[in-house]
Amino acid sequence: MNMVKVFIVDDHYMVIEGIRVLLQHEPGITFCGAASSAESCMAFLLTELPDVILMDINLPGVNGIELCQLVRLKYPSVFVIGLSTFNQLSYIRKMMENGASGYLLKNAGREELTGAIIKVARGQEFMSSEVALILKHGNTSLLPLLTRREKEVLELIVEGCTNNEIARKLFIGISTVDTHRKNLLVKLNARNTAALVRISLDQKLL
Amino acid sequence: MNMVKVFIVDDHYMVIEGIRVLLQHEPGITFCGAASSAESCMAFLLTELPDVILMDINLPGVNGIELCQLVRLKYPSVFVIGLSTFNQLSYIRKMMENGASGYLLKNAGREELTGAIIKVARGQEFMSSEVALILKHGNTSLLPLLTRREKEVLELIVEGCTNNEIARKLFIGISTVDTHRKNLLVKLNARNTAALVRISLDQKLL
DNA sequence: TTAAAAATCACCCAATTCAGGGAGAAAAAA
DNA sequence: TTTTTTCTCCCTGAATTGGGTGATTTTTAA
Repeated sequence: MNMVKVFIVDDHYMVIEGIRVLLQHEPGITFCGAASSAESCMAFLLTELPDVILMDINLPGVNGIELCQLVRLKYPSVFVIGLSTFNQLSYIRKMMENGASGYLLKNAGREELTGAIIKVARGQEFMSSEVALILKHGNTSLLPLLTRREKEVLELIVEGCTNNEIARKLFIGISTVDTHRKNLLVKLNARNTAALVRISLDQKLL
Repeated sequence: MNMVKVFIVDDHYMVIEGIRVLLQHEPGITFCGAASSAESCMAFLLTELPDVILMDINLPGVNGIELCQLVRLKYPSVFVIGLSTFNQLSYIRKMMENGASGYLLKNAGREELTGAIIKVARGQEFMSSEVALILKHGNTSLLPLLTRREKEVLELIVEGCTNNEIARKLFIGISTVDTHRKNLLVKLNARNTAALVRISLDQKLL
């Protein structure tokens, strides 16, 4: 079997080094390069195509989700594994929806990392047990559970929409939006909109 | 000269590995261990005291700022270097106020990392040029400049205070708070409180 | 299939915020 | 010292939010 060529996109030098070292002596896997921005990643892909890209979600400028989509559209043979921190599980779904084949937390160990790479290189999906569990039940369990609708409303509130605008965007009545809003305040234990926004951004539960 | 013993606290295995490797062949520096939580860090310190701790600000449970304070109070001989991502500059000040001797971004390279460790181990302070610049001028310069008072008001708004509460806390009139609030909306180009909070958190300009 | 949860909408009322204006005193910069 | 900026305060009125209560329908889970 051929060697799996792995490329890393992460804006943290230390993380790149960490991964590179973890993969160093792994049979069947070669490290073929790294980039710290979406631009340099795309530039690299013009010269060489890896089998798997380990891609951080938080990149300066273009975020990982858009980059993932872009890469998958242009180079369907390149598989992407999302990388992120524990408290950003919210983005996992979006990453998967945009063509990622797997998702790893940055605290993953060597076995999990190599296992994920090998599996994804074969065209399969990989999901760490931790992530899979949370994806199933939708949240970090410590955080109050928000319903689908409540999340949508919250998202629009955070974007600065008034109840009126939210109602129009979601095709529901203003009073309904108001009810969701009140439930959000209770569930997130917020005193007002400001606190609501701060809490939801802090916890990244969008 | 003695070897500088370095300990790492970070909840991301990959970061720990990355740092460990960067320090591996560095003369004068030895890696003496790592922890992924505040608890296990404190437990380690009972058995052995490093010279320098590289400490991530984002830890599960107890955050790095509190841990830093705790460590410095109990073990004044141990110096702490804060670690974080670029978009969390807001916490740098707090970290330094709580006894950290330096601050590094996670995308720091080998030279910067070792330089910081050596300098801090001697009892000096270290600040990467990037961080120092931004600390000086308080913001990322792209952002509209807020006055001292406006920042105070904004901070309280983000914490969920009403104008009334803010007025009492700052010993000024409600109308004054209101004026500041309006100016904040204009300066940050926000439509309402929600947008104001999101923008200020996004840009970390507290 | 039945029970529980979520989504929908309505009403009232108080509190707060938003938008517009003006205006004087204090502090900082020129 | 003069000018500019910041900080202070007030007014009016519209819009939005916050708190409480209650009810119907739809969806989901047991």
